[in-house]
Amino acid sequence: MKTIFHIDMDAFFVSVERLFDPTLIGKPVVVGGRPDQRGVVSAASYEARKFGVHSALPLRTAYKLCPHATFVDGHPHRYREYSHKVHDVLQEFSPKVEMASIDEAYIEVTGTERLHGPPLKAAHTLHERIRSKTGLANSIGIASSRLVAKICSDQAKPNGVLWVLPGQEGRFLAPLDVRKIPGVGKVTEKQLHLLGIRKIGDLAALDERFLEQRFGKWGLALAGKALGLDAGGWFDSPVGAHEEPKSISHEHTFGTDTADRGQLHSTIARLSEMVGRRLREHKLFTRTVQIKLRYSDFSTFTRAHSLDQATQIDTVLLNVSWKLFEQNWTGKPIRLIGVHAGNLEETEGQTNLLAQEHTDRWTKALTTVDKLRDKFGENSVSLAASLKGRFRERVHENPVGLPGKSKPK
DNA sequence: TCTGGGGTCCTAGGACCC
DNA sequence: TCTGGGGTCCTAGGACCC
Repeated sequence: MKTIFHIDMDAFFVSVERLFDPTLIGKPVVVGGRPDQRGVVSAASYEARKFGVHSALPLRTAYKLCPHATFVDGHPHRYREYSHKVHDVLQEFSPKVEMASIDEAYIEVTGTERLHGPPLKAAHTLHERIRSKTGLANSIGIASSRLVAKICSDQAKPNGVLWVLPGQEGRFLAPLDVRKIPGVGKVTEKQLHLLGIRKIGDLAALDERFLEQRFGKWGLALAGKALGLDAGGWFDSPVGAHEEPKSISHEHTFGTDTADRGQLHSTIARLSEMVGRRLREHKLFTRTVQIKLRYSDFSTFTRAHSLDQATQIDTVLLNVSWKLFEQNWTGKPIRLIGVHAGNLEETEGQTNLLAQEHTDRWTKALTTVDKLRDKFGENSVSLAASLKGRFRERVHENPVGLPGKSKPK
């Protein structure tokens, strides 16, 4: 029998902002941007939640619900920094740690009783240690599976610790809404409601063959989850098995929709650079480049192209992205544009000598650029965008291939 | 309600191969 | 020419999570 903790930070972004600006304490706070901006709420303080404000709500709507809230811009670097601090505390507590997102983690503490005492005592120690070392409130769920631990920490909020004893999983889950199961969203919830299933207990009472017939593979996993099991996919994997990312992407929503080619091109160039940089950071190469377009009416399209040769070079990403864009853009104003790298590999694969030489030259230059950006800031160097003037010829002579013969500056 | 940005996983059709 | 059955890769879209 395993013992797993799920640690979830309470109103994480808001709590971090309050460390930097204590005047925000005790007030309704909305993190995400100015209320007149395009965007959604990233996090809302408990005081703001009382007015119906919650994450993913459009900022304008949040403002209507709670005009007296303080609206602040998010600071991703601060959140990453504090996420690392939390990680360090957890690491010290147990070697089997896995950050599930920026503000939540699983740790396995099976067999640490001699060190930390029984589960509930251990969790309280950890709970207090996180608070004292980071200044942040958190909640901890304790259970025999990741699934129940996660649902448990949610029930423990705010600032609580809750333990579901082994064997009591079904009883704990039964009265909860099906929506509490991670993976059951709006759509699945509605489908389940149509079948008269509202509580997890209703789900547990069903024949799993019925669910499989109705929902396929997902139905089978659902049947297991209703019983508190880590059924299917990611939940099933051991805590702490580090995994490389499967895709890297960046996207941008314009303040105002645009049909300006120059603006669209420089945005795609910037996004390509950001994706390329992250690929190099992870020492990964992409074989499939995808763009995403969203028009004013919110209709959204993706178009992908797979390369013969995996890459991590900004200009290759840009060439492919821009070509996909030109082939698919209707000419109507664009709301959002994105660049996505999938099919990630650890090597670039087979190359011929000549191509290899070009690639090496670019990689070397870009590594230097990455270092400059580390030192002088993200906007200090822009390689792809600076090629804008020469870009048209480049596309014709070398549609989706490697960089041209000229040396990068 | 006027809807961000970064991800994961699943489905489904068509190409292509044996 | 009426026409099988897998397996795998590619592409597009969608549900869902934080």
